[in-house]
Amino acid sequence: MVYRRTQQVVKRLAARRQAILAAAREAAAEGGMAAVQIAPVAQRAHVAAGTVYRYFPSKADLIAELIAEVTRVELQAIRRAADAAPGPSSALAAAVTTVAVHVLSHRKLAWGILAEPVDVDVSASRLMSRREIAGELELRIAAAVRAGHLPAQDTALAATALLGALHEALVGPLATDDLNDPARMRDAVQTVTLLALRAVGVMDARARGLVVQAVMPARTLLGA
Amino acid sequence: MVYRRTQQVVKRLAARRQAILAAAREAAAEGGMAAVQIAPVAQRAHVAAGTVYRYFPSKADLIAELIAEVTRVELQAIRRAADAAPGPSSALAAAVTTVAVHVLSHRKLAWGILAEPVDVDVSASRLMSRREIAGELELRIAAAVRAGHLPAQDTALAATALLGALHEALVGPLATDDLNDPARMRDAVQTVTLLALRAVGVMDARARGLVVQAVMPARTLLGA
DNA sequence: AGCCGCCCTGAATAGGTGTTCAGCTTTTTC
DNA sequence: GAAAAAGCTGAACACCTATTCAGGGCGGCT
Repeated sequence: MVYRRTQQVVKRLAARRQAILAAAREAAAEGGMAAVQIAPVAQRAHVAAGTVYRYFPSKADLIAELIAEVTRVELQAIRRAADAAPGPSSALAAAVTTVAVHVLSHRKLAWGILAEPVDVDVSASRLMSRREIAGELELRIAAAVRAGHLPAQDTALAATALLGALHEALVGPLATDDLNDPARMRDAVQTVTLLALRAVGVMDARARGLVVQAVMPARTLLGA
Repeated sequence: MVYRRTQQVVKRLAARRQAILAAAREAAAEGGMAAVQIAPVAQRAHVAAGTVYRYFPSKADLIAELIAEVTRVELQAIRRAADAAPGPSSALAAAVTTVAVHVLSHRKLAWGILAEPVDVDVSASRLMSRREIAGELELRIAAAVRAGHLPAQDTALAATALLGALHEALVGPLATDDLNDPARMRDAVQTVTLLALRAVGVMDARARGLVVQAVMPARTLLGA
């Protein structure tokens, strides 16, 4: 009498949920958040529109989860890169470069998640995403300050400003097509990283050295 | 037989057009672009919804003109501040500070014009606005480079990054209420200006001096 | 096999906002 | 003062999407 989900069904449900999320991510990557509409996403995930609502209470929840997922991956990447660096300054450079490279690699998606216009419902998720990533940058700035590599400063504001500089320079309305060229991408990443490091107080010469070091691990990602 | 607009009517039409634009600006300043809806704007301007369409072909056109107007004012302010500065570095500092102060003073409006989500129709206007303001910053950066005050660099990218840093730090989701306090506002403007100057290669010590100089003229605006 | 209930479907619903237009008011001209 | 044209009104329309729900079908239980 009692209906119980068999293991097989549980698996299928989970897979379907993932499919919907993936479809949403793809849509966002192709056309920005505006393209994340229930009907198209459902079609892409091979389910009916109504089915989406069996997995997510509302579109806002779907997007919130999408943002959270992308943010989680991003944070992991930043931490991995920074933790592998030999010192605080290198860690900061690595963190900045990581953000820059990721953002460049998934321009539209990043734009949608970080800046594109949306309903107020999702702004909270987006806010948290920004806060988390900025927070991660702040950690590295603070560590460098503690180590005496940087002058004392408002680390929170600095981290936010850095994030803004990265986004605007790499995904904002600027981002003309020439940023699709791997060589230009690397140039842009280097330039922006250099700006960021100098902004928080790294001396020009030292910053240039750090940039070269930081960009090396990202070489493959940048197709060089 | 031929109906001709009398001077009085011409005046009234112009006034009404301005009233509609002003209403749109107020709405944007209060609730962001999302609040710029035809019906509310019309009501605020004391006209009927349909009347708006006698002055602007569409909502997108109305917003485009709003953006253009605000941008024009902003550009003037930047130029005035920069041209009054004694040298290229000071001019750059003045330009950055001006943007920072303006953006802080009209947070919501700036957000709406520069970053808030909107339909694609207005994105072109917004793009141009950003380009123009970034271009103005770029001029000052390039001048400082030519004068030998800054290292050679990709001035366009630098200007864009600076603009992004300013926006994100001052109007972005960060902007908690504490930025409404005049003292904090001044601190934030100084901090961000300092970051910006260092980013493009001004040495820390010199940058601090420039910041103090640049913030002085803005004292009144910041209520100190 | 056969019943029961969950899951899925997709067309219909609902709500919100830009845009239109037939009728009314104001202004101009003679 | 009256006709004609322009301007204004605001309710109706149009469109776009998120969300719902009655009904079909498949999966799990005995």
